[in-house]
Amino acid sequence: MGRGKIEIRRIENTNNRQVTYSKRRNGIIKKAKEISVLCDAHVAVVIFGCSGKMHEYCSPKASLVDILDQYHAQCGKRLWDAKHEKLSNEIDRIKKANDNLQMQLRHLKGEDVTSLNFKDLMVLEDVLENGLKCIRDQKDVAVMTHRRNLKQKEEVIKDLYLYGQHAETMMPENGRGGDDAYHQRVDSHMPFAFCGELVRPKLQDRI
Amino acid sequence: MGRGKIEIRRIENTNNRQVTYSKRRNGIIKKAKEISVLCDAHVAVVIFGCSGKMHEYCSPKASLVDILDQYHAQCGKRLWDAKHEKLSNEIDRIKKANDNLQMQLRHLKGEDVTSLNFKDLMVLEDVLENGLKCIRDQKDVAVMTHRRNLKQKEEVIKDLYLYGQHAETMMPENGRGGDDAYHQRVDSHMPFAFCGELVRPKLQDRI
DNA sequence: AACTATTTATAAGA
DNA sequence: TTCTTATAAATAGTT
Repeated sequence: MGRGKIEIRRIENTNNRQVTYSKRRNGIIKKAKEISVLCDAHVAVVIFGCSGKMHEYCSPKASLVDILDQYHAQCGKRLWDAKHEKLSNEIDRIKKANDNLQMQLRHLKGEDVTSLNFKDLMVLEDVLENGLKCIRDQKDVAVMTHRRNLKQKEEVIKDLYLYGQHAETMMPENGRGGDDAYHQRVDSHMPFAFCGELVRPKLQDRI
Repeated sequence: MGRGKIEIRRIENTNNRQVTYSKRRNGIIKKAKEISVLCDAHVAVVIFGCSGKMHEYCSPKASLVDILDQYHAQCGKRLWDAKHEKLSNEIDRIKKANDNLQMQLRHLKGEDVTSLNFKDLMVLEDVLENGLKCIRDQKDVAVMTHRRNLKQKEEVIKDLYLYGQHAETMMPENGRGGDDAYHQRVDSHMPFAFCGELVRPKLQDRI
């Protein structure tokens, strides 16, 4: 198109080549923009002229990275260097580990067990019985600790009461303040919160 | 260019959009070929239509990877860094999920329970009791299935025996072969392998 | 860079 | 999808 028809072969005159390059490069990028708008297409164009200078176009929304990701997904060719390959492999590895963990969890919760053989079921039973035993022991420990703390608290209160009978006339204003502070300290040593909000997310929500 | 001028805005008619896409895609790729020949340029074009199908052009000599390497060299690490960051973030995310799962597993197995509060312990106990119930039910099912299969097997053997009394003189060579084949078939129907090697990895090794 | 004669791309229709 | 063709757009050569 132009004053005369040209053959599609390398333009030998450097200046002409440079001018044609510049004009046609703009043409291609304009066309790329147009098709992306008209047809909702994702387009990436990268051009290097013989001078080595680069020009690129990438349709809006998607970044060049996104488009190359799509490219990668679709044709499977290796675009990424060894480092990225490593990272991808690690992701695959961890995802598999994750799936495995989830299956174990389901089995321990008694889900998806129809596919298990008898030996597996016995092993699971052992694990669960053992877990249950540990949990119950820990509950006992917690109850005991709580009782001990309650008893200590009672004794402290008794002491304070006795002390109060002596001290009441000496410093009537300070008695209650000291008592409150002590209560707080004892609460913070308790192994579990019987009163007040739980800070941790509830286990039900996490399992 | 064409019978009428068009505005550069998304073509709403799906069919027209598809036709235009196809024509213009060819046009862009033709132009890319031409500029690469005329001006000795390196060009890469990647296009995804809204259907998601990909088309690409890459000037001869260089591969797309080469061109992206040049791109990389010229505009710095932007492309790769972005990709790298994405992957790293995903790894972090999955690792966290993994840690969470592992902690859940340890708790269900009765490990690391000293940090749990009483409420958590009660929830865990419930989950474990429920899991145990499911596993034991499943064991019962397995035992029942096994008994049923054994009984069937016995009846078949009895039938074969009775049949054998009739047939022994007719075909003395084939009697045992038929019996063995039947045993194998019955074994493969059993819900779990009481005899022979387990094909699945042992649950102990997987937990 | 701007201009224009021509070639080329393509929108609409078949 | 492919072909046709009138017309818009791109651009080669020129200024």
